[in-house]
Amino acid sequence: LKGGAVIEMDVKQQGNALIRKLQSAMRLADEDVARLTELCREAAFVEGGRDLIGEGDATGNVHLVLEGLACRYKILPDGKRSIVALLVPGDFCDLNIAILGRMDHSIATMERSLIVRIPRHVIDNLIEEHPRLTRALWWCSLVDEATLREWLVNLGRRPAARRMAHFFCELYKRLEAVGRLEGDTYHLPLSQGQLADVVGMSGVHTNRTLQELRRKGLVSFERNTVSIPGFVRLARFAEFDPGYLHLGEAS
Amino acid sequence: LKGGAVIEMDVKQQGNALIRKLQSAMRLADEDVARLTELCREAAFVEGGRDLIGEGDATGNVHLVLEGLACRYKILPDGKRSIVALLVPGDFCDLNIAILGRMDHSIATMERSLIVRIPRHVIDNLIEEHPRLTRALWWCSLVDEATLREWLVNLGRRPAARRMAHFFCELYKRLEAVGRLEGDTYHLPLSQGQLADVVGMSGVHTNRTLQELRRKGLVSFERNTVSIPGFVRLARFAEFDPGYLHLGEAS
DNA sequence: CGCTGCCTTGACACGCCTCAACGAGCGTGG
DNA sequence: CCACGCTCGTTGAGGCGTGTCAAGGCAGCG
Repeated sequence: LKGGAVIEMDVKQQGNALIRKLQSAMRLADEDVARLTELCREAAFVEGGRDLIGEGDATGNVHLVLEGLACRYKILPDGKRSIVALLVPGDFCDLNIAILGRMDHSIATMERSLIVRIPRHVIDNLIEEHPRLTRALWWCSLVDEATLREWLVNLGRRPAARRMAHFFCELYKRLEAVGRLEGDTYHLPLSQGQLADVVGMSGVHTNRTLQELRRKGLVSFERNTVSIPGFVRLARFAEFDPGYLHLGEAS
Repeated sequence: LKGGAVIEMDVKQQGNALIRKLQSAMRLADEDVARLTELCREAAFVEGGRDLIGEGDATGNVHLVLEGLACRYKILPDGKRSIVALLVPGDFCDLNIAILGRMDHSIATMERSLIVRIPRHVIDNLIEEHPRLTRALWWCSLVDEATLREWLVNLGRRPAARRMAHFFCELYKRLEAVGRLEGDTYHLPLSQGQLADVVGMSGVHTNRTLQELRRKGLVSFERNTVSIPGFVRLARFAEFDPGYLHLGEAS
């Protein structure tokens, strides 16, 4: 009774996440919006903590997050884990696989998420027939790339507190762009250990850094909720410049 | 007398770098090869240490390295610099700008380099009319993205010596793919300070790490030349797995 | 009720950074 | 031709930022 209707609602709201992100940066023709909506029709829920696709896989499906949270990650020989991207609603998981043919990393859900599975041939057809949409998808992967560059700078050249603050700022802006902010707060279903793998520090030091940021009144992260009392202040502390996200500008 | 002929030779050899890279991963139709060769016709030398394009620029030209070396970099407010990518022959500098519209980082040459400048409208036209080539260019930017992910893991989870060794391995494989290796040696026009900005360490520690790697007989870097007496041994030490470069496989 | 994650705290070690000084190579100008 | 100044590589000393190890508390859950 309830399940079906809720899913329908979410899907509807969802077509939004991707389209909304794209529209914040470019104008989309009505028929393109329709085509994107059509793409998102077959969505399904996936439990948290499941692998959507693993390193080495070569199956042809492309995944898109409509609701929830997922991450890209790699595991090192010594068992250390590195989370190299967070995927929020509107983000493609693996456009890679449609073009590169094989995954060089894995993707897992962090919580129960609504995921679209797009057959590879649909993407192939899209590239063949719809240059405007191809461009839009390419835009998505270039924004991902820009985000990676910023993470690299973050990891290489910023001290722990600033690095973590920068991460919270980025997520704030990305969630804002797809309407997933709740006031000055957002939902982030990560343990401290997982957060550690995102910002490249040990679990212990992640804990201490979080305390430091809370003590300074910049940001708090408790019970899977991030609270940012003053975004501008946090952004200044983090030296955060949202330009690399390419949101809210004309193409 | 000599200059012109040399340039001609290089350009010819050059069309190679991009095409060779692509062909290592996919089959190209003859007409696509011809089109790519045509793209590379107007190449020019640029001195070392020059910015090809700066952060915030929105001019429409896309650059391609045919010969030489360039890098992507960002400067932080406190003056620290982070080099987020090295561009070897066959690499595009800023496909970004054709799709995203604005640069979120800068690009500079590291030595005298042969650079192709492709007007934006040529790229636009290509996306509109030639899906196979569009796919090839997209492939390039996805490989760049995969490389960034690996750099992120490198920076976040590997100790200094292994990190640097991993970097030398990557460059070895990339240069091999475009035929720029000289035996077990390759040319790398970087100062230790610039190398430090690549691997995210201080100049002093870069120096000490280089000494350690040399002492162990794994790799040496002197007078702009990297020598790798045994690649397999170095790769094992670095935990290097070239899969993420997506060279030498079928698409 | 006892398990099992997860968060938290303390103590300690070490990797890496910073500051500082010196030497080698090299182009420049006297 | 040599003196100078520059950049770059090298080395030493000292400090601090983070990692590691270990133990205890708390909540959720079977």
